[in-house]
Amino acid sequence: MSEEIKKEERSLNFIEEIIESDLKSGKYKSVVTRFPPEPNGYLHIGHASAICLNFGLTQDYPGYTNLRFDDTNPVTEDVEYVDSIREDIKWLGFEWKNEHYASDYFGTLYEYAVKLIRKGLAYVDDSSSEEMAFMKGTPTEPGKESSYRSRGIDENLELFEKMRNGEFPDGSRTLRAKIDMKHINMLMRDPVLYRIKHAHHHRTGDDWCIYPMYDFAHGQSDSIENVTHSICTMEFVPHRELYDWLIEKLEIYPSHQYEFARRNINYTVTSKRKLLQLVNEKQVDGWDDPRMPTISGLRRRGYTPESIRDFCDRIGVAKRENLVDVGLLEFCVREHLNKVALRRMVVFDPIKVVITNYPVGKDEVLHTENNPEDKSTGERELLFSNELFIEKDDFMEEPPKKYFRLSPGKMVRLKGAYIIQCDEAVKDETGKIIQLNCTYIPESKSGSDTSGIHVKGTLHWVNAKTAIPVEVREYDRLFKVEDPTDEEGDFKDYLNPASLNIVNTAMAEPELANAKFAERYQFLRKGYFCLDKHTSETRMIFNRTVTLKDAWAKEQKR
RNA sequence: UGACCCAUGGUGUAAUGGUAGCACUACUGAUUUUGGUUCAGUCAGUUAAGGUUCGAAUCCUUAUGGGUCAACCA
Repeated sequence: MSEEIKKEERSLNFIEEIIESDLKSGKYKSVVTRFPPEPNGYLHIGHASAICLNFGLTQDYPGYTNLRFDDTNPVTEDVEYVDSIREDIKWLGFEWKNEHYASDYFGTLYEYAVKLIRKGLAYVDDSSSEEMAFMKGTPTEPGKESSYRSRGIDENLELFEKMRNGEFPDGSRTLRAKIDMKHINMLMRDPVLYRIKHAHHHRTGDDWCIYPMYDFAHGQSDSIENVTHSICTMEFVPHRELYDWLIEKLEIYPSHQYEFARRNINYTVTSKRKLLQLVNEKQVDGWDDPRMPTISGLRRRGYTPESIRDFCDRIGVAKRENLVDVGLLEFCVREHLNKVALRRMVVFDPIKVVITNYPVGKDEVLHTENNPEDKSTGERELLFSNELFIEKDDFMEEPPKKYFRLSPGKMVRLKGAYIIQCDEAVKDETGKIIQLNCTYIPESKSGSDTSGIHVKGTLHWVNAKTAIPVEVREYDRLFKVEDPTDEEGDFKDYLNPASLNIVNTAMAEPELANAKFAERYQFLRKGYFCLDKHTSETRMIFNRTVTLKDAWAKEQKR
């Protein structure tokens, strides 16, 4: 019975179905996938989907996954990106079997190109890129053949070798596949295979001055690595025909390409070009700015690998256009952090509370749980005395209906401590409330309450004497609109000017002085937080990962 | 005025010719020393029109809508 239920719960995505069918039919005994980033930017949440898919497949089925850097364009690529990509994948919790680089195959790829020339299936074209573009036709009009298309094999061989030897300047010639200039698929209209770029490559240095195009590197690398299922996004669907054609003509291992729809998330952008722009134009504090949808940004923000993997699982894999609600990502991280975050109290915007019936100078040690969801995390000490801070927002002189917090004559519990009653709001000469005079109920001590008093509100607080100042950074969505790329004008016009709010007035309970970078915290009633990398000896900075769900804020909006 | 891909609640995703389900969101209520958590419940969907069939979200046709393709980027 339980097995039956399990079977029902586990529904396969279309790629898993293909794999199960291939395994069942005996087409493959095991599967080989690869994650093929180009090292020209940092990985983002969209890549996380592809990573979880490719690596997840070989966790569920026999086989393995390679990491392969698609580094065929030296002018945009850099080792900085290689390093960050490796780090991000590891952090997400995945291990690759082999680490490869398309650039490792440059020699083989060159041989493949020669083979194609010998078969009369590739030629050197002296046309300029403008001429080529002009002769390529349009989606509705056929292209025209280049006059260089009929060059003899020997001449092509010789010219290609000269290209390789650096005898021609950038852009002067290309190697093209000889397919069909009238093909309905534009990619089959004699696609460029090699171009001349006298550029320094991050791995091969100055060994090469010709570099293969994506279409002449990706599928071939898949083939060299015996990748069985080469998974990419939908925009590569038209490339599949060329992918298959090249493998067939080269007579190499037949990898197969399968496409799924990239995952889009609202209120952000996931395009390396746009993210790079935000970084270069200093709209954000680098690739790992906590507002960025990059893996490193999410990490700095306090997201956990578990929550990101869970998110990827939940949104699934399909072929249709989509715009996933970022609220789901937030749900996933709240769910995980609720289980693991240590509870602490931090008052962001303090107002002083004086307990008038509590002895001046007396200190009392109280105990409260570190995490009610995980008793194994034990308890910590709180120091109670007559002067405390609470949140300004937690007091209202004239409260609206359903306000459970403090107001004149009303009682609330201070978390882990006593019930207090507000007797007087002390104001300065301008009428601003500067202090609350309260009395506490001695019998209401947390854990041994015999007062019989029931209060609806419980507030977080800190001891005025021992609290430590900390900086808190609150983040909101980076963009004001759901899909910035779908709006008129520049996407940057839709940046949310309030995406970062720095709180300089926060006072934290002293326990937080021991905060660790690896630890996650829930500031009671405020949200989940973690230490930011800019924290120094003299200043602790906390990033807000996500707020807590806030039923009261919702109530107020009505 | 081409080719290709796609179309299920607000969002994401299942149902593989046989009871349209799950999750998020929203909304009720219960519990609660976090207006958190937890628990119970409610609202809400097959783009349209034909056809095949005992039976269609599923197969066929057409329409509609969305996406992709004219980089010496990947």
